Amino acid sequence: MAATPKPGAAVRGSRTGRPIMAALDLLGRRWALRVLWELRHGAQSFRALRARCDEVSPTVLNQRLAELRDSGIVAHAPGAGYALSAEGESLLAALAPLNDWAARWAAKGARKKRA
Amino acid sequence: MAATPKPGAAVRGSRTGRPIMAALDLLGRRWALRVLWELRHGAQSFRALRARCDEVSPTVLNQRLAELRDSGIVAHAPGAGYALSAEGESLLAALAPLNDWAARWAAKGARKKRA
DNA sequence: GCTTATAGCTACTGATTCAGTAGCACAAGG
DNA sequence: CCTTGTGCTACTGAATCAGTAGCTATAAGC
Repeated sequence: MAATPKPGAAVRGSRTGRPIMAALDLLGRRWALRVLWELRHGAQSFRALRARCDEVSPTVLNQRLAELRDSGIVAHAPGAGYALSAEGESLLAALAPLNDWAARWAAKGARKKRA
Repeated sequence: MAATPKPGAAVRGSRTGRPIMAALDLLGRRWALRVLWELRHGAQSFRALRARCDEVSPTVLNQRLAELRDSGIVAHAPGAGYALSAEGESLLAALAPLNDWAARWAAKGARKKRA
């Protein structure tokens, strides 16, 4: 299993250590952003989170949660389940412009009707 | 091979069709963002681009370029090589806040020195 | 104590995706 | 013809993901 991407170190897809590369490696892994997204609803248990994520396989969910915890983006309070840390909240905020871009992109794509 | 993620359709990691999910599927694929990033230097040939990307395997580079072209983010002018479209430029701009977040994240990680 | 239920997680198998190397077809220059 | 450069494909093996089953632990009910 690949190491949790860490700014300053080489990651999958780049050896420059640029923080953005580490972030993209971390967030680009399957379900990573989705988990983040679903956690905006507040703290929830492993199983509840899994249910929100289309019953993703626990293998992957556990892996993503471990990475996100390791990166200080998600916290696990025993009994209360998983929740975003302050860092996680600011990450969600930083993703907003990408969300906006995606919306504009979707609108254009609908007009062009690619393929 | 998986289809190019398209807003409005189910993608890897989500079936909601939310544009952000399609964008993340597209950009989360290995080397996708890196290619975008390296294209900010201006138009360049397939091989030049490949050299900038740590000699990524042409299989993957070609696949990512096809997806990005298919999504209207990258354009290929015969003779001039590959370049960002207007859409691609705005995507780069939308990624700036994530870049900032990553920088702050890296700074915190350095302080905490995880692991 | 025994059953039932929930939570968190691990094991195992098979599919998808990525990585790495080689090499093709085409065109320009000499 | 021979070399150089470009865009790309084929093929093989490795990493990652997906899907199902089930284990351990804690707590409630009886």
